[in-house]
Amino acid sequence: MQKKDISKAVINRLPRYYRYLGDLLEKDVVRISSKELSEKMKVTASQIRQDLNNFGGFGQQGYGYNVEYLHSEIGKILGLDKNYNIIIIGAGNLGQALANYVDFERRGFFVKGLFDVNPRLIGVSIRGVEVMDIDTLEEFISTNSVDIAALTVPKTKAAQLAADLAKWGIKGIWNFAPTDLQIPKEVTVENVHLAESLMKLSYRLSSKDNPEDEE
Amino acid sequence: MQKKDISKAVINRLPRYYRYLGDLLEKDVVRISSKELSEKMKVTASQIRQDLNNFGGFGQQGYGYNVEYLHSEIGKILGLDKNYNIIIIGAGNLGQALANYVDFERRGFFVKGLFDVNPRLIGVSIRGVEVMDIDTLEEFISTNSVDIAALTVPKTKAAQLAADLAKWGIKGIWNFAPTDLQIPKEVTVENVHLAESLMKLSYRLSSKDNPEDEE
DNA sequence: TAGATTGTTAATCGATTAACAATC
DNA sequence: TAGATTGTTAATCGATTAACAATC
Repeated sequence: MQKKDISKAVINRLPRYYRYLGDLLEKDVVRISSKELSEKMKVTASQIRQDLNNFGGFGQQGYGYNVEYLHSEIGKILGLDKNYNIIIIGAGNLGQALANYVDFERRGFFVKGLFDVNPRLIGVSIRGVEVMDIDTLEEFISTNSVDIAALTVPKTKAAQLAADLAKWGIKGIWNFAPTDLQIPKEVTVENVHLAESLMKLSYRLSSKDNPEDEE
Repeated sequence: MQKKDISKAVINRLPRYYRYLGDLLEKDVVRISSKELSEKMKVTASQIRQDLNNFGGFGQQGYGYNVEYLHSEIGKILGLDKNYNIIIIGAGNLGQALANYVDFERRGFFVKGLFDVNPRLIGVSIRGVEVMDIDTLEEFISTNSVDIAALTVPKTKAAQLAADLAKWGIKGIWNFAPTDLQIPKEVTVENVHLAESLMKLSYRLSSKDNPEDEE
């Protein structure tokens, strides 16, 4: 769709724009200028305009941006106009938390299957989806259309599973295991490394303790 | 400790260095050069050396870096040589997942309390910690030393809770609610926005569908 | 000593911000 | 029309990479 070479920094900001515009939409705000939005979001107006103009001119001189239109356009850029079938591999607390997160469905992400090795979990139903034996995973993938696999399994299991998923044709992996998956580049991996996030927090907490760091 | 003005990009990379060095340590690797490490991590050796030299010279010419020493030094930079008391506010699946994640404890993060509004959850014990009524939160904080509050509550509750936590003296918030908390700058907020992570994945999946994007 | 590899400076590259003409 | 605000180019700033002298 877009030309090419959108920088990673820009893509990282898009979901945040989308969220702010969604909030404005809920408050029935009709239009917003880059300046107003920049004040809310604590970024520069210049950055907002530059970011958006990577994808096209969504605004109008002298007016600003129509909130509903811009929200919908960014949604399209993010691929939220499509539906995605998700399976969750690892039905522990984290997997269940993802399965229960209703908002994902609102964005077009549908949980179609949950898998685990634990016999205690197999057969349990979460929001209408039954946890299946992980041994049935290959067959499930071959007979269902699965776009994304969320990996919420221990680190020790992640690498092999990711390799299998790639082999079985999964195109997107949402990886929660604390490891970098080495898989073919046609598979897109998005990592959520909770431990690293917590370490960043502790870094900032402990460097703040230091009085001379203030500015 | 360090001079000042470490860029955010550098800090974001530190936990990943720490993880790779921990893996090497487990494999009993004694020394590693920036070149070898750069190949494993798929970054440039230059970047590794630049990053580390923000904090001091940890290596030795002609030898490289001692894995154990560098691991421990990065741990100190990240504040992992200290212990942190954590409370988790919101004892749903996500809160429970965090409480159950044993690895955090290994890094010095100890879950001291779980809080919820749901009477069904109050009294339940998770890894030896009982879920308490959120009404007792203020008192708990005033009588216990709490460093970090993990916020795993719905978006609608997050803003007020964060304001209260700030008022009650909490210095670090690990925020899982899909919103940007507006709180005094002496409180450090680290966000985990799962919905935004998933949107980045769908962006990459849907832009990959486009053949002309290949290079 | 010779070889290897760091620490660090300089060069390049990319991302952010500023400025302003275009235009609604 | 006059005022406002975009889209876009140019200037600045910061981060990454390259290069190499220092040194183990």
